[in-house]
Amino acid sequence: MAAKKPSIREVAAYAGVSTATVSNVFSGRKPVNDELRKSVLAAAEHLGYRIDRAASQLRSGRTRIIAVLVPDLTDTFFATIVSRLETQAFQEGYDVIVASSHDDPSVESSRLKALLSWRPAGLIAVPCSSSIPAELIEIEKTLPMVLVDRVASEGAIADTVTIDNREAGEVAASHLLEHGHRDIVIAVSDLDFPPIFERAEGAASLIAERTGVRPVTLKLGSNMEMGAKTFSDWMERNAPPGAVIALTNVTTLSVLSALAEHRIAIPDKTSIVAFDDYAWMAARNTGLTAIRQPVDRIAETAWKRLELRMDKGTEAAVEPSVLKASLVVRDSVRDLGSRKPDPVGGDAEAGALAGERVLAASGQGQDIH
Amino acid sequence: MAAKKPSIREVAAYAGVSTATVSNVFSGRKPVNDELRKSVLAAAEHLGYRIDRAASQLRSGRTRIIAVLVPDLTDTFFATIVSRLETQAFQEGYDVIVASSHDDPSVESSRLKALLSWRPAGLIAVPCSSSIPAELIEIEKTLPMVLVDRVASEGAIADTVTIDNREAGEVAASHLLEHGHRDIVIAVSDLDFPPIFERAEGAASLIAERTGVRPVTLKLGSNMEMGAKTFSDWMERNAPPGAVIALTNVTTLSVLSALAEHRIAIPDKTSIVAFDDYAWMAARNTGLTAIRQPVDRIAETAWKRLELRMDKGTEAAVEPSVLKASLVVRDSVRDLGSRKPDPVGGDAEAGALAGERVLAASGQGQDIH
DNA sequence: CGATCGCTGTTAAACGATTAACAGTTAAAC
DNA sequence: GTTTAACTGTTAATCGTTTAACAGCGATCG
Repeated sequence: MAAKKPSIREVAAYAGVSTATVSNVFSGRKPVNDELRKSVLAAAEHLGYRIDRAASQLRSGRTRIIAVLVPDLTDTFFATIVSRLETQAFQEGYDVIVASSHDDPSVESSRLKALLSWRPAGLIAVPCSSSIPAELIEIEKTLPMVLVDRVASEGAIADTVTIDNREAGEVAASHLLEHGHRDIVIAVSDLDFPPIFERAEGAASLIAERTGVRPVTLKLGSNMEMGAKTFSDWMERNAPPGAVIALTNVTTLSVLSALAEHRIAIPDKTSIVAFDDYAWMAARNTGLTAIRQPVDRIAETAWKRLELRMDKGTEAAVEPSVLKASLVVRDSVRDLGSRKPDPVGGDAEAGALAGERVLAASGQGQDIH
Repeated sequence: MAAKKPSIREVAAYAGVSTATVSNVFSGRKPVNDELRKSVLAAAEHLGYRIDRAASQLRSGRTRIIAVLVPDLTDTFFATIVSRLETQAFQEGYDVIVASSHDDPSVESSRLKALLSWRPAGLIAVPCSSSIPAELIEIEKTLPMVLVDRVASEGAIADTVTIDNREAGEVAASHLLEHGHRDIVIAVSDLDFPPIFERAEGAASLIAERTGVRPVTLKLGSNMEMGAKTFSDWMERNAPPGAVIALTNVTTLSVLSALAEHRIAIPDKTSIVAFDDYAWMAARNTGLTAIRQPVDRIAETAWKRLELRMDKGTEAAVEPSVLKASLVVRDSVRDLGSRKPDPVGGDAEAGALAGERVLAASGQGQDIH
């Protein structure tokens, strides 16, 4: 029955060649006569031989493992990234080992240690807070890695892939302002996350600039139920806002939930601009206007960058990739009389941003599952 | 400094002990004098030593890898399972390597091969179709494994974890029937998936039994947009149904999307019972009544079973675990005059089922993120 | 014609951990 | 006082690959 897993030696013996030849057949590092190759393949097939990655990796020092660390696999945003990475990696002959930090720095640290002991060929990580864990800094120069999403675009220690979060915040705010909204609340998860901070900053400062007052910012955390409670409580002490910008998919859920509980109609009573474009946002009667992050391109870019690093070594200068989000207009923003604001002239930079800001997209995203 | 990864030998030399002792310190297989242990730990710390899993695995034959295969990581249902498994596995000192088959049997097969070449300690798989891939059958007796969700509960080749899909379908149908609905459509993804088939069967046969006619079954596939199109087309040729049972989260989305497009009010015009309970279902004004699968318990049960197998070997008799889904009542089913139907007397089995069927749950699920 | 090269194949030494077998030391037992 | 047992530590073989070094053998070259 050949019950116990056969080794390369058995195959070699069965095919009447040396182990080196078998190895060459499978790795393709050296050419092998076609006849021999065939008999090796036949022998392998017959014995049910499969190469032992552990032995292979130990000897060669090379590894076909990509370590992926995310804060939470349950969040579709991260799950989608992992999914795309896994597909890409597999196509290039890598396997992916995942770990999730559950947004806890100490878990993150120990997961990282575990991942690193595989001596992976590369690492793609979404850190859980703004402070890069010590483990990463330590091995930064020896391991190809790229940091995604939850990173400050400034003093990065490695290649990064993010979206232009400040602009994304501005686009959301701008959309509301252009529809005549002034009473705007910004719902954030946690300002310690760099992308959230930047989105909030982008939105808040644009609103301040146009209206003269900084909007209220509500911290709802990363848990939907608790966020809904917080927002609900706030609405009981204050009037329901005319509009809210929800900077995260779970804050969006929190806000929606609280709004539903209070029977506040969208967009009649309060308008909403969501973040992260998911299928469920489009599927109901008043679809949600949202800022779509190009998840696929984020994953793709991260992979490309990692491949580059793995080829070229870790010496080359660190480079940040910044992608653009886009606005998907649906029905959740009420038009209070579209007084097109004067294009905030005078300031060249503002002009340029305003140009970028025309990011409206219409169709369904085929990239969103 | 200490650029190149140090081996156990360096640590041993630095601490002035043998490699065996270092190994014992880290594996804990044999006791080590406390003083020595400390100096070994210090040496390891100082040199930045981390055990090399490949070498460890090669030598010991044991491995701390759990292979996990799912059809699609992008689907929150599977992502949640993977996430829970990863957490559990990590707690027991295992690492998880994931692969997704993208619902394609040939991809599934090659991913499986890749996974197996790691010689994992265990495998948890959600097959993509009803036919178990040959790779699995082949290694069935040598590798602890458990099959989840997409498996027929009957002639399983390995331990399985599923929900009672037939009953789940019956509960959904029963809920509609009890609210006076007769014009019911069943929206399925793909009847080749055993759980879908069983849900459909459960619902359809109960409806047939109570109303005398078998309900229409619509196949919407696994892609939301295409499913929406299909359902939309169907509604143009027929009247919008009085109620629909959507047997999957993506069919739910398809149905909702088509309904929204046609501006059909829920539940005034058509009622809906969804499957899989996600946060977004509760967050809007008319929350969706849904059958909740106990995702967490599915994952937990799968893990427990796998642990058992890994301990006890693969000889013990195969055992299926069948969990119960529950009905979460919200606002998407209209009451057409609750004529409580006579408990379908005479049939003992039907009576028993009717008893089981009182599965209503009320609160939010804290297990749903 | 001898040297050189290209092409294929083999031999044998690693890779870094684990672990069976063994050995030294001290304490308890008889 | 010798035996036994309990601890704790070391030596060295070994896991299944990869790969540098080498070897055989036509063909090509000068």
